Amino acid sequence: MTNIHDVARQAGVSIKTVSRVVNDEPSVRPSTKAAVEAAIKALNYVPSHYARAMKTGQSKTVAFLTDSVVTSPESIDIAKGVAEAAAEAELALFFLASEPDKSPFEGPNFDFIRSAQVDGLIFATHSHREIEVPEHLLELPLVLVNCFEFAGRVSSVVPDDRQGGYLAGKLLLEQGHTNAAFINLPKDVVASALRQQGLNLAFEKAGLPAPRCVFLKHEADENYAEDLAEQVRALMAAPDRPTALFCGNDKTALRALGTLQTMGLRVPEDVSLLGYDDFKIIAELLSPGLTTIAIPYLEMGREAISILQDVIEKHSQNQVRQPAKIQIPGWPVLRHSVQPT
Amino acid sequence: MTNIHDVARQAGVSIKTVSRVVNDEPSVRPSTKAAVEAAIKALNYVPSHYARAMKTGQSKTVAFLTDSVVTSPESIDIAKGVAEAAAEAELALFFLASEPDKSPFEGPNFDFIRSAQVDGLIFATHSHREIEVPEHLLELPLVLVNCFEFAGRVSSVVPDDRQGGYLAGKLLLEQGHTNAAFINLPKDVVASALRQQGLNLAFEKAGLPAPRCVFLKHEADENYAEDLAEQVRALMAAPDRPTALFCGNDKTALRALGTLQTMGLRVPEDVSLLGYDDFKIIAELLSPGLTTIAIPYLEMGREAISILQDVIEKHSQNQVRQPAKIQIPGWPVLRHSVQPT
DNA sequence: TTTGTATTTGACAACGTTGTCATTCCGTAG
DNA sequence: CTACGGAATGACAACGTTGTCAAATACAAA
Repeated sequence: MTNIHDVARQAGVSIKTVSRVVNDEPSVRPSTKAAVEAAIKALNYVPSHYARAMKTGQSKTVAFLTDSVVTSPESIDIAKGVAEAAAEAELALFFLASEPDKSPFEGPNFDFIRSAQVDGLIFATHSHREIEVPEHLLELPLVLVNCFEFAGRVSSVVPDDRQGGYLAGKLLLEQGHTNAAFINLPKDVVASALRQQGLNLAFEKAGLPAPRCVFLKHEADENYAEDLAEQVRALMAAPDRPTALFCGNDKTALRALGTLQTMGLRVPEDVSLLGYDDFKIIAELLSPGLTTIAIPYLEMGREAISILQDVIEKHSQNQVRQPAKIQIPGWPVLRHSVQPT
Repeated sequence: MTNIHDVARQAGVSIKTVSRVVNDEPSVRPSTKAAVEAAIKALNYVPSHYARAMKTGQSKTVAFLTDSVVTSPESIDIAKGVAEAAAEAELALFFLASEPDKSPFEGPNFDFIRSAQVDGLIFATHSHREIEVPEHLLELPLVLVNCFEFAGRVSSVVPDDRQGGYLAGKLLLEQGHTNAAFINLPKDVVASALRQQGLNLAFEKAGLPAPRCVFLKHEADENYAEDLAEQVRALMAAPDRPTALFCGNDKTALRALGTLQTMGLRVPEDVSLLGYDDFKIIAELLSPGLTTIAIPYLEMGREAISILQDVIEKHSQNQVRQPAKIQIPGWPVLRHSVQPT
């Protein structure tokens, strides 16, 4: 590898001048600047990341850490967004593996973070949930994605599930579904209550009573599928049968569709079906295509880098950026499973 | 951050001795070793990755690069496998974003790879296919995952689609399906011919003629869904109706199931259905659960790191590791969509 | 004791940068 | 033509480690 000395020799200047050109410092005569740039090009010189990091103490490096269980394939867009934004910000990105059944913040990972003098850390989960951040991490610039801590000591970027619920409500009402039902995620899931609030708000604003809402069992529960089918059947057998079903996620919607079909009910002719997640492989596969609310994973990832840069800057000035919980809005994806009454 | 000098002072030895202890070099008296280790612990010392990399020229770092389009959510297991294995091998892993519509090997990424003195590079695609590797990358230790180049200049780790096809054939025959049909991926997809070969081999070994095989259109094709339904209908309307359908992937199987249902045919009572991919979200969702052939993404990722370590070692000794195409076997995942005739 | 030898330890340079500060250069005013 | 001032450039140390080689120490044999 050619180094700064080679370039200096080739250009007939000192290494410091090369350094100045590389770092775009002012007060370099245009002619010498040109000469140096020519030498850089000729020798195909790239400055050493390591030497720089060592000298400046700034590694321009960020580490990305996820919990191990991937629930939705779309959630890898968080990583994509982070990677894209990091590249644009000229930050290198370390990808760390978290061992299953172990805190991702302990052990080798943390040693590495210190060893590599990582400027900041992004921790992402695959489901929107609350987590606990160990004390020793608070010293490092940290941004959480798709998760948060109640103590509010750390900035986090999460989907705006309340807004998502509201969008769902608005969408249903626009199509005339004043009598809808919400097949919600289990009660202890963070998104559950938020989406219900948003949904109810939309109905309230329209002067309507909140739609009825049932809660599913966890997917891990062995009676999950059976319970879901039962709930759908019960709702559709009720005297005031809803004209639309809003499901807690697209997977649920797909299962609900199956149950509806066995009942001889057609979507969207007999009942409209609205999902959540924009889990494309399911949503696009169904016929009719599933209308759903998208979770802005890519945008969350990008925003995380943006916030993290802020935190890092403040941190390097011995200040603290006021932690905040940033909610990124989703959007409706219109396919064909929701139709006017 | 505490450095080696702090530790040396605390332990009352020279920095070189600390270095020796840290690197587990022999000929350090047990008593001094203990003293140094105590100091390290007391000061919470972690050696600087950068200083080391700079001094030794070995960064102990690997970069991971993917094409941007994620086709199957399971394929992110490649990244998981790579990350896990890298961590076990004490290699740091850089995650690089590839800009869509651009060669992932050009521009900032490549400069970074050189700047960070990355020891090696892993490039993974989300679909099994052939790629072209630019000349300038051949100097760097490189391993391809889920893709390969015909020239054979680079080691690659790919799924063994031929073996997968064979497994499918064996599975079908074991259940008595001597009359099966293969709804294969489009002809120009790499996996297509391989799986067909494997399937035919299994039948040949049983002294049976090769199952009939039809080829789908590409998913991007606007007539894809229609064409698929048509093919399924044609197969099932033929005079010697097959007792089992083997589909090119689980997504196809799901669509085929839909068509079968509209024809009033039940799975597996009237016809068995076999998928490919073990795309869990689909395969587990269906009732009956979809029997399918799993693609060993996680294992491929792990193997890639193992090969890469080899390539790096040879490279550092100015040798070249004989490039090889390593095929990782998949396995059948038995659910309930294939039953005896 | 003395010597010889093997083991253990340390001083110092070097890796490739950037920061500090001194020096040189150039143009302009006196 | 000289003196001055600001702009441009360079010499050198330093970041935290490891490699090289020399020095010190320990231990056994004479």
